[in-house]
Amino acid sequence: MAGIKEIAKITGLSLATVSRVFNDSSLVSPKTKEKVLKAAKDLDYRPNIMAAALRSGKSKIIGVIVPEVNNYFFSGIINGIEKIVSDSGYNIIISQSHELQERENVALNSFLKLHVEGILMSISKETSDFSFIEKIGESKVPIVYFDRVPPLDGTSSVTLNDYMGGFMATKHLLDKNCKNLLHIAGNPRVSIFKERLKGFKDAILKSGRKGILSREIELTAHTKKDLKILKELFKSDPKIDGIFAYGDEIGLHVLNLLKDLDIDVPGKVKLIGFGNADFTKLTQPKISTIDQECSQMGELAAGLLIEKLKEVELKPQNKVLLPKLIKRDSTMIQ
Amino acid sequence: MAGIKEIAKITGLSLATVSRVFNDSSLVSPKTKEKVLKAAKDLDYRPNIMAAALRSGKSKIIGVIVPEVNNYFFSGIINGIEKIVSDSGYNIIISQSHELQERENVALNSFLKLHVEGILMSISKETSDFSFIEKIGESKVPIVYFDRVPPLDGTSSVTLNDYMGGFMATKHLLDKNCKNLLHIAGNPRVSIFKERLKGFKDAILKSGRKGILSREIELTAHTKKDLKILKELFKSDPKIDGIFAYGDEIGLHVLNLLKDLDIDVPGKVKLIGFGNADFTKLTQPKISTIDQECSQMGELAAGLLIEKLKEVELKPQNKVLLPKLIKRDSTMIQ
DNA sequence: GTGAAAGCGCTAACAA
DNA sequence: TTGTTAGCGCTTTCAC
Repeated sequence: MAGIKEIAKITGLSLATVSRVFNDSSLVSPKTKEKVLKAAKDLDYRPNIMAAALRSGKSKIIGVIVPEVNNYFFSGIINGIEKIVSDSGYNIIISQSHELQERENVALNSFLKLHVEGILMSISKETSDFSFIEKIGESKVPIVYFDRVPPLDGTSSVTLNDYMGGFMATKHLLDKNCKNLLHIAGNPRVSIFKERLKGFKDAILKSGRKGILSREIELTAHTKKDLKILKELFKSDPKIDGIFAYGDEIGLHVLNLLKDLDIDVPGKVKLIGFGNADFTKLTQPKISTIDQECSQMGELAAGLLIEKLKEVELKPQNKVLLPKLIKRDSTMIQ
Repeated sequence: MAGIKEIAKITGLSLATVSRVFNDSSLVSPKTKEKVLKAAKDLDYRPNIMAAALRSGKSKIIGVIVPEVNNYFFSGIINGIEKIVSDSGYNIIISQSHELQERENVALNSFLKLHVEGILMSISKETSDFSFIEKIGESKVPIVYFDRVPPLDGTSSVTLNDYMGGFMATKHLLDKNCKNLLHIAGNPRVSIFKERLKGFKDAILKSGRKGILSREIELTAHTKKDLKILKELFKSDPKIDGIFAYGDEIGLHVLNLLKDLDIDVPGKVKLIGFGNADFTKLTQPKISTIDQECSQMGELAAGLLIEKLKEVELKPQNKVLLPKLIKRDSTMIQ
C-alpha cells in the first residue's frame, strides 16, 4: 500500500498534482494523469480518507439510523440507500436504535463525533423528546428522515402516505363485502400508525354504506397478554368478518389466532396487513397487505440528502410515496 | 461544539495536557483532569476522530461484512458484535455482500481505504476465490471470520459445529420414529452445508437401526422450479416421513408444500429446519429447528478481534459453538 | 505533571 | 498545467 507521497516520488511530480488527479482531475494534463494512475495501480495506492477528511472537513461518511435492521422494510430501505450512495463516493455507516430513544441518541452522538457529512434516519417508536434535532441543527449536519418523521416543520423527509394505505386496505375489505370491521391499531404516538387508523375510519365513512360496524383495538406490544385479549375479543364477537392489522407481524399473529379458534380465513374472516413483509407470501393463506416500496424510499431519501450535500442552501423537501395494495389469499372471495 | 484547542485556552493548559486527559489520563493530576473534564462538558467537546486517527494511525473503526442484514441469524450476530464493541471505544461499520463475491471485494476495499483497525466477516455463498485474504494479510489488518469461514489455515474464527447440528436434527427425527428420511441439502461448496449433510448421514449410520431409508436432494435456489421438483418427489414417494431441511426458510417452503399436498405435519411427516429463524415460532405448526446462538457468536468474534487488536502477536484462534435442538410442533408425536 | 513542537497524509490557496 | 507551502486537529516525543 502506498500514499500520495510515494506516487509523487516515483512520477517525479508534486504532491499537489498527484492529489489533483484523484480529485478535480480536469486541471491536469491527460499525460500526467495517466502516469499518476499507472503508478497508483502499480503501488496499490489507497487514499487515506482520514487525512482527506481532516484537511477538507469532509468525511465522506453518511450515517444511517434505523430502528431495526432485521426487518424487511428497513433492510429494503438500506438497500435503496446503498444503491444511490455507492457510486457517489460516500460510505455509509448503519446504527440501530432498537426502538430506544437512548440508543438513538448514542448513535447520533457517535455520528457527530465521526463527523458524518449527513444523516438518514427513521425515528424510534419510543422517541418523544425531539431536542436532539436542535443539536443536529447546530452542528449543521443535514438530515433527511424517512418513514417515521418528527412532528416538526422545516425538516426534509420521505414518507409513505400511510393514511392512503389505511384507506386502501379498509376499502379492499369493504369491497370484499365485509360488514363488521376491526382495526388492530399501533401506538398512536407514532404518526404512521395514527394515519393508518385515520385511513381506516375515513374509508368506512366515505364508502357511504349503511350498516357497517367498525371498531379499533390498540395493540402495541405483541405479548401473550395482548394476544389473549384479542382472542377473547374474537370469541365474544363472532360477527367480525374483516380485520385490518396495522402491521404484517401482528397480522400473522392474528392469522394464527384465528386458526386456533377454527375460524376460516378468508372464508369467515378476511385479513389484511401492512408492510408486505417477506413472510406474508409464505403463510397459508398468503396474507394480503400494503406494499411500501421500501427500496424506493431509501433511494429517494439518499438522493435528497446527497442533493443537500451538494447544495447547502437547499430548502427542506418532503416527498410522499403512494402505497400499493397487494391482494392475496387472505382476502380472496371464497 | 469545541475542540481540544478551545479547552486548552479556557483552562489555561497546553494542548498536550488536555489531550492526555482524554487518553492516558494517569499522567495527569486529578485536579487538572477535573478542570479539563468540566470545560469539555461546558463547551460540548467532541473529539475529532479523523484527526486522532490520522495522527495515531488508529481509526477506531471495525468493519463488519455479512451476506445479508435482513436475516435473523446475521442480525443477531450484529447485535452480539455491537454489545461487545460498544463499550470498547470502537465504531462499527456494516457492509452487505448480498452473497456476491464482487460486492464482498468492494466492501473489503472500502474498509482498507477507511483504514479500519479490524474486520469481522462471514464469507458469501458465492465466494470461491480467496485471494483477497492475501491482500488483507499484507495490510496487516486483523480479521476474524464467523460462521462461514474460508477453507484455509491460520485464520481466526468462530463457528458453529454444523456437523453436530445436522446430527442432532437427524437423531431427533429418528427418535420420533421416522424411518424414511429426506435431507434437503444446501450448496455443498459452502462448508456449513456440507457439514450438516455429513451430520445427517452419520446420525443414521451411528443409530445402528436397521431399515432406515435416507436420501438427499440439493436445493440451493428456492425458485419455483426447485419447489416443483420437490413437490414431484413428495408425490412420487409417499413413504417419506421425516425431513431435515438445511435452513429454516426452505423448511417453511416445505411445510407449505406439504400442506398443499394435504400431507399432515407432524402427523404424517415430521419436519425440522436449521437456524431458529424468528418465523419458525409463528408458523402452524411451529417448526422444530436447530438454534445457533447467533448473539453469542457475534460476541465471541468481536471479543477475539478486540483481543487481537490489543495484542498484535496473538495466535489465530478457532472457537466452535455447540448447536441446540429446539423441539416444536412440527416434530411432535401425535 | 506539564508544555513546546513536530508531524500524521492530505488539500487548497497562491505562485509560477 | 504544475509546484510550493501552510495547516486541518490531534498525539507524541522530548524537554523541563
